[in-house]
Amino acid sequence: MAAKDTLSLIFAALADPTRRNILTRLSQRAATVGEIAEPFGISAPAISQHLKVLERAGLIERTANAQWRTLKIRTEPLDEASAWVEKHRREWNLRFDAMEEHLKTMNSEEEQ
Amino acid sequence: MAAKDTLSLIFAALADPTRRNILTRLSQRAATVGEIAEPFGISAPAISQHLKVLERAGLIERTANAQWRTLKIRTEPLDEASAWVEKHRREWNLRFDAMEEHLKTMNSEEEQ
DNA sequence: TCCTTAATTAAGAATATTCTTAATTATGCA
DNA sequence: TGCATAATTAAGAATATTCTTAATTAAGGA
Repeated sequence: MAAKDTLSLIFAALADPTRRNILTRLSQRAATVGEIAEPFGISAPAISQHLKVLERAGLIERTANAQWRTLKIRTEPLDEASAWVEKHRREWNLRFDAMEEHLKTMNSEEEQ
Repeated sequence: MAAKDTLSLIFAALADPTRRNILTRLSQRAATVGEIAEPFGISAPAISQHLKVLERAGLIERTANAQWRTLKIRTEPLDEASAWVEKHRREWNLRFDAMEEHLKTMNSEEEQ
């Protein structure tokens, strides 16, 4: 498997509803794997694999307490994802505004 | 293939560096498929397939002019992705602040 | 020590993704 | 009409993702 860049890992991690659901719940409180797994109709290993994807993207942190793992969300990757999206949104809107302006100018020149 | 929700389609579309590169360039100016394909070392069909993924996520719009297709970025899905990310970032930060506050309180109670 | 609980790792199946080359569609122009 | 150009669709290969069940690791408690 070709090593993926961070942003790709982050967006790929966010591309699954189960993983987004996990993050939603972790954004409200830290939890153990068991607590996180509970509402899903899938096996424990499946959850464990989802957690691995989230961890690889830096979106969660696991800390071991006895046989329990406490899961905590991390916001840095969310910041990174947000920065990418905002940058492109902003740039496109700039272009778009410039274009609108241009069209307006053209129209008023036509009217003369 | 199970029909995917919009947010999953958007994040999945953003999870590929080639597709992000395409969006970056389209955020600067609209372009034809050929112009977009040019700098990549991959075949035209591969680009066409990436465009299909972007289109399915609503991230681009194709309009036909003769045998050319003009590609334009669309910002609604970026807004949607951004909203999700911001919401979770905000919620986690709230929790985090509350936790910090709680720890501070506990510490000062201990000190007494 | 033995059993239970929490979680992960291993192996394998089903499906999805991402690329390739070849064929096809659609348009413009000599 | 016939050829060149732009792009897509089709088919297939390689690889990645997402799940399953079975086995394993690790800790706590009777």
